[in-house]
Amino acid sequence: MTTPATSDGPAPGTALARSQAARRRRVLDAALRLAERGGFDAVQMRDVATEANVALGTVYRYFTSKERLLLEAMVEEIEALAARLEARPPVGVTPAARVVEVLSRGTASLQRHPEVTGAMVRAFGAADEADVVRRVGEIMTGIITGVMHHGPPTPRDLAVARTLQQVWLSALIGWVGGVDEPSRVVADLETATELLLGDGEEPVG
Amino acid sequence: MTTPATSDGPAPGTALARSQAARRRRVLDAALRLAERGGFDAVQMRDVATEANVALGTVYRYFTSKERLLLEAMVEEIEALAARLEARPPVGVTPAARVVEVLSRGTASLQRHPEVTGAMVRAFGAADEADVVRRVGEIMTGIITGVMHHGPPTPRDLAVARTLQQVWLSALIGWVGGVDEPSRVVADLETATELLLGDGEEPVG
DNA sequence: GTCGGAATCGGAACATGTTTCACTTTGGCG
DNA sequence: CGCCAAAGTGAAACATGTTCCGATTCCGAC
Repeated sequence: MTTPATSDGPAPGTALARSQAARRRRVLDAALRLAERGGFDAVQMRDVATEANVALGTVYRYFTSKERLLLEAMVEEIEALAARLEARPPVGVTPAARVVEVLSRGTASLQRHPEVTGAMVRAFGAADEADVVRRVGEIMTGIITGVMHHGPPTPRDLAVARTLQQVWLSALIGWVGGVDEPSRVVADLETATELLLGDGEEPVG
Repeated sequence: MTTPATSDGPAPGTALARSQAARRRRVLDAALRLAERGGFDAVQMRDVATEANVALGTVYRYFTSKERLLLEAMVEEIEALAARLEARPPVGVTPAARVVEVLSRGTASLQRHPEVTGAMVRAFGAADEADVVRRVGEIMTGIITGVMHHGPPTPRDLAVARTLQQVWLSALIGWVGGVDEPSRVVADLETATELLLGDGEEPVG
């Protein structure tokens, strides 16, 4: 155990830290580039290493498995997504409208790079990556709670948000697995939001 | 393309059909046996073949991939589950109570063999197995709609059931992935059911 | 500037899912 | 009964994730 795998790296700002951060970035970028066309299967660790100008062993020093690599990429992507959503908040007047808006925009963003999202979602089943998986879920949940009210979320808000996040994940799995149409993801989220936060519009049918 | 992979096999009842059904069963049983202790990783195709007294190529003739093998096993397990639930229906007086009961019993059943369930759930991310994955989802949804009312389910029932099924899947993934405690699965399902079918009991907190 | 240890490299080795192939067995059928 | 196409066998070959290891390079402390 030296630096990348565990936490406390070298003093931040040093040359070492910088070159390592750069390496890590190159690896992540290479993975994303490969995922972009070809999805999960196209992200082959040897290719990632080559594209990142790094030895295969180095890839594994930074990311303990292919799945972790993809999941960490997902954390980044979804954090960026959360930031964009925060920068340009939804405009709906009811919580339900805002939630739907934020989920739709998030989903649209993910669906813009289907192969990449597919690769990431496929990594979700991984064993031994609980921490990253948890982080992804938390960010997703945070995206939702963030737009429900002004103040801090109530317990009920948290429950609703968690439920929606679970629907989101399952719907994404259904989509990338080819079980459902892409549009089904947003449709499911609208339905669920309606059921959970019923905004007084017409009922389901 | 001969028999096992595609549908229309040999005339049912013939010796061929019987020996093939037996082989298929042996393979499934071998997979379950291996999954029982060791989960996904312990289900190694060579071992499955050996334990089933079958050549490796034969395993692949019946199941196009390891994931499909596990997913088909899951279909069986969950069909059996649905049958048991139907044989001894839930006794709750409200739809919400019955739904919670059925989901709890189903989850308990799955959690009784954690490694097996883990192996199956991990197979969910598979690509190119959309049909089996869809079937699993449908059965899960059917389990839920089956206990909501007497008559056929309304569109709203279907929407609620789908949502709950999605929560169920995500919660199972969280559990087998080590993200959440086992008890969290039922807890999430109770919360979601409460939110979706609010049975008039005290609210979430 | 030199030294020591950590990080990286290159590449082989290993593990396991999947495919292939030549050969043998089997079961339906004329 | 005897034929033959389909099914099954055994084993090797392949593809790719993961691990290992000796040689090399790099960084930071002195």
